[in-house]
Amino acid sequence: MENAVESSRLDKLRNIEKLGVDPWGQRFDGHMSIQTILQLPADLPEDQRPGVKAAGRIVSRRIGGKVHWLDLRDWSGQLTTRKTTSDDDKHEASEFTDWSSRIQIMLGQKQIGEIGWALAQELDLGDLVGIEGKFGKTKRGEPTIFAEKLTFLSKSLEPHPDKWSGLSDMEYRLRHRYLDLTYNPELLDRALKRVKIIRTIRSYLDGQGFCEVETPTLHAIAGGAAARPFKTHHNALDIPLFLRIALELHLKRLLVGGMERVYEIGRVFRNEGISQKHNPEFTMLELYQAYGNYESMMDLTEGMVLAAIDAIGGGYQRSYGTQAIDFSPPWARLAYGDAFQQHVGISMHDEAAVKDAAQKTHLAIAGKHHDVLVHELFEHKVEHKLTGPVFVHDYPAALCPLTKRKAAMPTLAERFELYIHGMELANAYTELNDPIMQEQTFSQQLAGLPEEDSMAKMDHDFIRAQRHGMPPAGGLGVGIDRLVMLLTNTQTIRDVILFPLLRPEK
RNA sequence: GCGCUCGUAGCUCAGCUGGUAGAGCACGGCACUUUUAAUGCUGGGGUCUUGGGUUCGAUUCCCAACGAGCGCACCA
Repeated sequence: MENAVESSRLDKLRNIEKLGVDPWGQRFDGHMSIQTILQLPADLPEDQRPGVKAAGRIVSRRIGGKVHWLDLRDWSGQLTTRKTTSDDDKHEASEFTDWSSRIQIMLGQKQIGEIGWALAQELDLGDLVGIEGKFGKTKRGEPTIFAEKLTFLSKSLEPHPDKWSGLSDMEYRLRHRYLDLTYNPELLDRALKRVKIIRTIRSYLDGQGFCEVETPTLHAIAGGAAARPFKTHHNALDIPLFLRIALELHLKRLLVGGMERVYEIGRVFRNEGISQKHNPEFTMLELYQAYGNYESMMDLTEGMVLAAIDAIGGGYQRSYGTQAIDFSPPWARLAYGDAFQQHVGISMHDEAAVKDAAQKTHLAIAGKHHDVLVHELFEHKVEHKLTGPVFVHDYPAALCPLTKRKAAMPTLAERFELYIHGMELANAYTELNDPIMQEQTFSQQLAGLPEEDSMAKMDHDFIRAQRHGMPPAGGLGVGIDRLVMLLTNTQTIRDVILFPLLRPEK
């Protein structure tokens, strides 16, 4: 399907070829970043102007008879902080770093040469070009490269978005992420902050003596979490396989193997709904520390997140949407039972009262385990009030088949979740390392739950590993995407994942 | 999975209780060597997401499908 814009661009492509010029460009060495050029002295007399060489995308164009003005963009910015000009009233404007730089180019018929001038006639918005010339200011005071040579680096055959309105249609943005990155600078800023956050987590953990490992993505049994897996098939072995839903069970095998501090940052896959907080594939950090427990994990989590905040800047007082979140340490620690008592008004151990409250909240109660009801109430009445950051610890034991029980109170498990802005950001246990008990919890399905929805999936291979002696350990899981959302004030997971899942077109 | 809303030019958007569509930018032509949302004149560009229905007539009303956004549910 060709429209007028596209056919005109194809014509121009042919014209460039006729001039003997490669419209797709070649290696282009020795150019300077636009940011560097903009810092050169611009007020020198004409005969002393420094020679410069730049490369980038044409994002704006103003054409006179014998002079063309271009705006050239590259990604060398990061010196300027801007405010979003969001038309969305729900969220406050937030600051972001503009990683792009723009510089004006003057192409004059006399100065650019015959072929250069012919090429200039074939330029379109979106083309990539290299410019060599002198840097100075125009009469109006605009920093400008006065071009002496124009090098074609790549033709754009598709029209680019409106230079003033840019891109706003969400679907269009997601299906043309490359344009979104070019024309919505906040997105690029988030993507680069994400890189920084992950890099910081790695160096923080490495500094604590952890080592990063890679474990299989294809699992025979998708365990370690309660989620439906994606199913696939291996042809040569003719066996069904699942994409992993967690990293847990392989990392714990490494504990048995004597790797005392391990972590993995990797993709996991859950065949469930899509929402602003859920993408079918997302990035998890899991780590295990031999001879630690869930309290060691609290300290570690706090230190790691604070290091990430230090890396991207902006301080410990941060905003998320219209809400303020104070990350200043130490973060609150709140027992699950206390949080429950406080917001539901009854004891989580009072079975009759829990049943009663569940009924009043219109929860289906038939055949459900007491702990399941407790947690459903927790999710309805407590979770959204946990602005945090707060470590909620000591969970109902039946919900935690991979967790060690509290010695003094075996109905509770040594587990915490870190809540920030009502979101579960991290989940940690004192790991269950008793293989006999592990076998029991794997085989005890909670009433009313299909096995595929259960965290308790029997995995004999894992139990056999544990039977060889797994050290007592603390373990932690962190949803990296949600962490990036919180730290970059992003309301939807689709804006911290560069290519979130979409239904294919047509 | 359920509910609400949306789908009009390459992009951003108008389009009144139903009479087969407009603007800005982008694109083509003419003029201009100091413009910067350049300007002036001018031209081309649309299966109004798709398929049915109601109607003399549907972009508009109804039904369905497809795609998307938001909310709810699921995610023990």
